[in-house]
Amino acid sequence: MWQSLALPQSQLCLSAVLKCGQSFRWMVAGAAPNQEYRLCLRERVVCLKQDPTTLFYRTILPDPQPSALHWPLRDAETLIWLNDYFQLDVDLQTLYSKWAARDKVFSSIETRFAGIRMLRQDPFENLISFICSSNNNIGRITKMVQSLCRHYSPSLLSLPDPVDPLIQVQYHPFPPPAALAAPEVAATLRDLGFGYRAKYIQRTAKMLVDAHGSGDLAEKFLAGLRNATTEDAREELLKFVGVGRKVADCVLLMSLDKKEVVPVDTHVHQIAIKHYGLKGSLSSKTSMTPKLYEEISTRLVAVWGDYAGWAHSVLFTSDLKAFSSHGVVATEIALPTPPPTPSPLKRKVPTAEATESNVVPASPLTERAKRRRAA
DNA sequence: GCTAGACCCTGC
DNA sequence: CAGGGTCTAG
Repeated sequence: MWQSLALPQSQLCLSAVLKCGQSFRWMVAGAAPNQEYRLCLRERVVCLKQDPTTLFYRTILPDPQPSALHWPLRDAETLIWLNDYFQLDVDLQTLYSKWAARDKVFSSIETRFAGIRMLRQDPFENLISFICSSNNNIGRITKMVQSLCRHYSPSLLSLPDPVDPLIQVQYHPFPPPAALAAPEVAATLRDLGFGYRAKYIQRTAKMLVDAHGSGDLAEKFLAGLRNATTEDAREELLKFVGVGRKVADCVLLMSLDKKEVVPVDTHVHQIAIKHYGLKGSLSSKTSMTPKLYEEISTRLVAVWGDYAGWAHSVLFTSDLKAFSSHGVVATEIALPTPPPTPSPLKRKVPTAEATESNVVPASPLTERAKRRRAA
């Protein structure tokens, strides 16, 4: 049943990575120390748990169960998925060392927050989840995403709750774009408590379906952005509704392989002010202008290097309390390379118009869309 | 281009 | 009254 994979917690800490606001769909089962995590994929549920040296995984499939002979294959598929999802070919120890060498703030928390790595998520799920994240908290985002799955994706299978085996828990995959594109979805989501984000989700799903059909081409398109440059992929994401710079950057980092991207939210802003000498106030909220966003993001990339987005995730997950409780004083960081930022680099004007594969037809451009296209 | 307000809902 | 922002109007 359970398979094992040698993997120290310094390479992956499930409790820190799975419930810190990267993915909002992992179910936690069991008590604190040795708990189990479950995620429902399109055709299987993946279960995980770990001890200090080993990652344990098992696959659960809907009925009818495959014959005993097929289980090794199913587990092999799950292992392939694990390597991809957790990006296990990336050595986290090496990255931590590099960040620590470049950054005093980082070196002071290095050992206390090991095993925090970037997941490689499904782009559509990632996009919709982070449209939900605007002006919101992790608890509610989690409820919203689960509600979305419950209402718009049929249950794949059900399992007894490990805590109370008398209760059956349903496992739903994340719904595809076509399931969310119908106009009435907006009203339903609003009733479900999504607030003003309801229409963003429906409209974004509809844009994808209109442009790529109701098959899996829409998801293929999003996944295809992994091969685009960061700038081009960001430009595509910003065309969707409810997607601003921060949400776009989260998707770039968490599902489109743009490891250097540092999303800037209020929390990161506070970290930047407190520990990296960025301007702003710790008490009063200074508004996040596009210019300030760019400054913060660029600065942090200069500090952390090409895996800056991953480093950002470690600090974000660590939480500010960890810093203050250990007397790490805010200091100016000696930058390895003083951010030369030679005044706004001449942004290359998009010479080629949108290509066949990425153009979103119909739906007259809103003022905002025109603006964004022009930029 | 850049700055305010509004926006759904929940927890402190 | 702010929370992992974005949209729309001036």
